[in-house]
Amino acid sequence: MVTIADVADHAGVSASTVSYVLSGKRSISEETAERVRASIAELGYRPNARAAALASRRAYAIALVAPLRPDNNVPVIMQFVAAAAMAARARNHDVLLVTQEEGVAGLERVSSSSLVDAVIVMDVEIADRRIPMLTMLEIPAVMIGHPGRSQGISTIDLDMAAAAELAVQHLADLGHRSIAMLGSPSAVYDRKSSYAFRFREGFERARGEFAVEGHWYPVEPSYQSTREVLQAHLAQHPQTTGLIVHNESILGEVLAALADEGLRVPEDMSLVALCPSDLAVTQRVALTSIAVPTDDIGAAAVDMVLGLVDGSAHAESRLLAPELTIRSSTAGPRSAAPPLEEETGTP
Amino acid sequence: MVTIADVADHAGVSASTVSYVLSGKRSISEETAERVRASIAELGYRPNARAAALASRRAYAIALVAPLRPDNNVPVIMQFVAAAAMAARARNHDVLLVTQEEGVAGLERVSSSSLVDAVIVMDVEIADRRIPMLTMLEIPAVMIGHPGRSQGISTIDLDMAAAAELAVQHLADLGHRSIAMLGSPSAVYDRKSSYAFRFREGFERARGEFAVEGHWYPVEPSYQSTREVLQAHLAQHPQTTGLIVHNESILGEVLAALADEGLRVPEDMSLVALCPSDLAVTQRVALTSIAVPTDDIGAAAVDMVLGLVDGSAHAESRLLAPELTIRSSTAGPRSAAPPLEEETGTP
DNA sequence: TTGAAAGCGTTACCAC
DNA sequence: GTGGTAACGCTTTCAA
Repeated sequence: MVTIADVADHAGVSASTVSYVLSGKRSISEETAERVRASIAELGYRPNARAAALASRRAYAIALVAPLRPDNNVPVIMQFVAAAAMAARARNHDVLLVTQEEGVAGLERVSSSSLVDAVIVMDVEIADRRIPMLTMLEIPAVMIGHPGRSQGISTIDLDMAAAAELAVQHLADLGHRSIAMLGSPSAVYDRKSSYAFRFREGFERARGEFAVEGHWYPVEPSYQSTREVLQAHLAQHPQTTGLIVHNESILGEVLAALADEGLRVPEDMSLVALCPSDLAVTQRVALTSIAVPTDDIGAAAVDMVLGLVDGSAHAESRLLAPELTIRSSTAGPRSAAPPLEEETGTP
Repeated sequence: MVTIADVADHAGVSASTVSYVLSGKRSISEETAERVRASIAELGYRPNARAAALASRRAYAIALVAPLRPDNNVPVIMQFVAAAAMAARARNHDVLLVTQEEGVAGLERVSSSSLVDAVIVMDVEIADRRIPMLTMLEIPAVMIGHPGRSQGISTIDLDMAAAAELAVQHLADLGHRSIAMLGSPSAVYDRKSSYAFRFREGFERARGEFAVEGHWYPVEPSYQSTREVLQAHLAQHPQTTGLIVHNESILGEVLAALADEGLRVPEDMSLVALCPSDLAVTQRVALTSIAVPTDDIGAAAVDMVLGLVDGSAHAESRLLAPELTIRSSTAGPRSAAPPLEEETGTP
């Protein structure tokens, strides 16, 4: 292994000079700098990151705590991970992957062993047990999600409550008066995952606000569960003409189940999905959807946490405003009253 | 930050003694050990992993190079990542996530900067440009996949060619004489991704071996692409009664498209999938499938690479034998000739 | 069974 | 503008 001392010898300078040429933290005469660079190239010198981390007290790495369990929405999680990883690399940081299963212990471990400079925690719960731990950590943290009490920890997420309201509003504006929401698997609600919880809350609030009938159901990621839920609901509420789906893994199943019930989209049933845009456009019917901006959120999480690391930013909670894109899965109900005019206030 | 020196002072021993209590690399009297452990607990000491790595020349971390691009089969990738991460943690190693986009440069970087002790590379191509780099690395590597020439680098994967043959054999044994294979998106074949390439090779070989008519098609991950491919094939080859699907993201779409064509599974069309088992059982019809044992492969990759690190193992190529599980998506064709007897030889 | 001390390869402070 | 040299916090050899 070539060390900085080897380079220094070869270039006829001191180790510190080599270090400064590399870091640019002080001015070096162009002549020496050139000589040093030549030696680095000739010897094939690569700085040892561990030594640099030790000396500089900076690991140039962040931990990403990601839920890899199957009940989660895997593609979405993956998009977050990819976005965060690329954003981190763009800012010269590496990403240490910590599985959710490690829980509080994992956070404690990577932080207190100085392996990383900061942590990003995904899939936070409303009363996440990791939050107290995060506040005690000696390194900054950002949560992707929106817990009940963030206790001074930065958070970023799509405004799920607003997203649900927007979905309901869109359907209500089209004239739908009975709406069903197909949600995440029940385990997700049981553990009070913030994204699911907030969306459901928004849905419940919105049905009052927009004076529509609304029911919600957890759905497991299988065709069978999807169809059962749908059939059971329609048996009781045949008047339902609007569907909101907040579960990326069953989008295709919902469309298939509707077809099997003899219901056309959007003629018999309108459907709004909350999902990354690419999933919305690859279904058999292009779905009217509210985008989950995974790339923006992942990149912003990295920006926020590195801002905290270098002291250029303070803790904050960011909620991204939802945006609805109308595609081919929503229309007025067949016996539609003409769509309401742009009434945005409450009755 | 509490250091080993603080603990040593507090316990009235030397730093080396503390180190040895922790590592167990030499015997310590139970009395001192107990005193040291008490001090560690009292002071809340956590060893600094960077310093340990520097001194021991061992990072206790592995790099995982994962393709996070959307055209890949995201859930499957994620399962590999999860399995590898958990296996690594079980063996006290951390996982550094390197995106495929970093390519050769990423490999070079993590290895030569001594950030990790080993690398695992996923989604290798038949003539992967990273292989020469891997051979030059000063740290061990394992590839998940099976390139054309592994050049001394360890590899592990499901035996994709055998899997394809097994799928064809199963259908042929049931009496099907015309089979179509729906594969990965064309970009995957274009870049000669080894898993897709090998499976297709096996398919092509098997149709000769089992004397069946067989066609294959790349399929993009959308309902539309799936249905188009299916319709186009059936228009030309209405006699087809067997389908092999090697593309996890379109399993649901295939079943939906078949239904839309008025074809029942398995009465009109038998279907064998190559996918993780959990995906096979959550479809509207439980799919006869050959499992992609993501957990086994991920864990084995970690074992292999750590074996190389500690010198307890040598480079090797491992191919896992495929296993077929019969579920509800395969049966004999309606106008079935009685299934062929166990003829395994070539004509 | 234990301690002292020499690294590990950088960074960054203190001189010049 | 450049060099010397303490750290950084740990592991491991050498001595006792």
